Amino acid sequence: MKALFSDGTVAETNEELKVVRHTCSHILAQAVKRLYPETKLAIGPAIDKGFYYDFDREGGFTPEDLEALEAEMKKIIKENIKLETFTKPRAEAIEFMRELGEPYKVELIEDLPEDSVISFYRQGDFTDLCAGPHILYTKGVKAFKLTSLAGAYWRGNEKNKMLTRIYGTAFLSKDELAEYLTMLEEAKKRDHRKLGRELGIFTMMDEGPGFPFFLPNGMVLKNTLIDYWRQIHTREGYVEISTPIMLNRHLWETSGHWDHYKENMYTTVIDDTDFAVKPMNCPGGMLVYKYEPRSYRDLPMRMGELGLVHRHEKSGQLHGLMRVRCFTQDDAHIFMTQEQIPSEIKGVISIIDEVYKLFGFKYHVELSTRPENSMGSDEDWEIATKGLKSALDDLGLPYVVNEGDGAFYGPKIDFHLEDSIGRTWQCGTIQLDFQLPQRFEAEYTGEDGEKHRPIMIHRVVFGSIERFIGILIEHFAGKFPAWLAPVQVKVLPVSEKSHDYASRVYEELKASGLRCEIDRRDEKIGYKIREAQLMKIPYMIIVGENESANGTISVRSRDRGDLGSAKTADFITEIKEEIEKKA
RNA sequence: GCCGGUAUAGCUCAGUUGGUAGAGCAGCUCAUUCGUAAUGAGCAGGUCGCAGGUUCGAGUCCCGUUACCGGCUCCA
Repeated sequence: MKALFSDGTVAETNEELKVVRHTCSHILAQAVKRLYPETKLAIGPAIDKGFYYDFDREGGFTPEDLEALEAEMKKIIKENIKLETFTKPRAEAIEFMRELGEPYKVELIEDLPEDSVISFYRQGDFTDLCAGPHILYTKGVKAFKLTSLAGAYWRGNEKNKMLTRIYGTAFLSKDELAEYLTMLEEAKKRDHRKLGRELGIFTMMDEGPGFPFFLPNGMVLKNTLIDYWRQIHTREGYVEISTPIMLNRHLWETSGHWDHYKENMYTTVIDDTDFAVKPMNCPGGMLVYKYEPRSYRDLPMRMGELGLVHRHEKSGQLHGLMRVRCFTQDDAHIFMTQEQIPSEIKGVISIIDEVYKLFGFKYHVELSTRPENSMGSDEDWEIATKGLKSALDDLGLPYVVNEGDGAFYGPKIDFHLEDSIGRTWQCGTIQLDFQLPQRFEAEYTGEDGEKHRPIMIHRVVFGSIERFIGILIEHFAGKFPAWLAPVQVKVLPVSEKSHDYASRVYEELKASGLRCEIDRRDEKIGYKIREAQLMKIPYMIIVGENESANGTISVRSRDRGDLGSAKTADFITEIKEEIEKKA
């Protein structure tokens, strides 16, 4: 799998590593067949960070089985078995796998063309359907580890049987494997669910699965992001609206959500009428557009909305702030003429790029095309898809195409951010929509005095403020830059003797608009510093009798340690500059 | 939703083959008035996720259920 990034880099795929991992998956399958011969084999490819193999075995496997399998795999590697390839015509290959009692392999071969020649790999007592390539001897696998167990549907389809997937990884040397395992441990430490609780940002309660509670520090973060969002959107000519959280069934029937999205919507009845809690903001935005007659002079009309949407996501897929059941989209709908499509799309891409760069994120772009369950004419889909493509091409932005992955009302460009463990999260999206304006019969009066239908863009930059905060927590490991930090400065008096002076400093900092706290507890200074440090507060102001006597403060930076003494006013000027620059 | 796992104090975790719950940190009180990542002592804190069952007796065993964790599928 290749990932193209915004900065033009391509995630390198190390071919040698891939081959070793693939061979390692065969060694795993061989070990499974030796220890648990009744197991049926599915597939076992090399993946981004390792490999997996799917098995069908009554009762699956346990973590203890993994240990036994690792031991058996080591044995196989030590035996240094030669891997040999051979081929068979399709019919014979099917018969061969049938004799070996591998129904999944038979199914795989049956899907190949009639005249194909099927290749196999044999290593001692084990043979697998495989296109290769592989390393020559099992001893070539120098360092591997089985990492986890998981369920996985046969061929990735939830209608099929759930198999047991064993994940593992392999590297070219023991050192590289150890380095990778350490990296996983480090990633765990910055898990946003752990840091979210420790830093008082958010929490989840049993009473509302998937509905996050924002704590005081989290609200500061959220509001700061929103302030920034408003600032750049105002600059870019957006207006802001807010539409109701619940609207009646008629609206959702008009928009198509009642037919296409019902299983994800929360519904209720008010005065005998069906209502749905909005899963998207667009129908509400549409109503605002239609509220008064529009002229071509009003277009493009960029209408933003920080909309709280609710979606009934399946329980098993909730994940901290990354996947929730209610979230705030930094939405905007742009109404425009067909001629304005390219420039508007470019405008949105440029905002997204600006925002992601500010946080130092790497991202890659995907273009998703028409899905099966879609609305609208072939022609509209073609124009819309072409519009998105040409904008990306004009900007020279690299992208991959996901055929059939678009929204039911139009194609989309997705922006995927990479997190600390290398997972990617869909954040920004730009979706072009001809359907909604038609369904709602939206119009504008053209220069010619005739009624015309506007085209609509749906777009988000953060995607979901909640998810974006989750990603930020992991990205910064909780060490937010000063402009985002919930508490920017903490004043730490050395002892009670300096409380008065410390309080004056604290008041001065507060009056200057900084987010600050003071720690007046009867604890040693080392203890207070340790705690402020653990809360990842960017600046600590230490004041004792020396400072009190000289009218100064001692500044300690979270990242750079003791910075020595300064005048309060000078410190304020400096930190404000840092905040202003969003450094 | 599906497969597998977990659930003990605010947090991190002990709890032997079933015999009525324990530590560290946090909290509170007192002492201490301290100089750049943990001062000391004392106190308090739990119907062991919830609901059934087995048993003389269940945190421990069984069934159900809820939430969470790792994945699958789906997605902002």
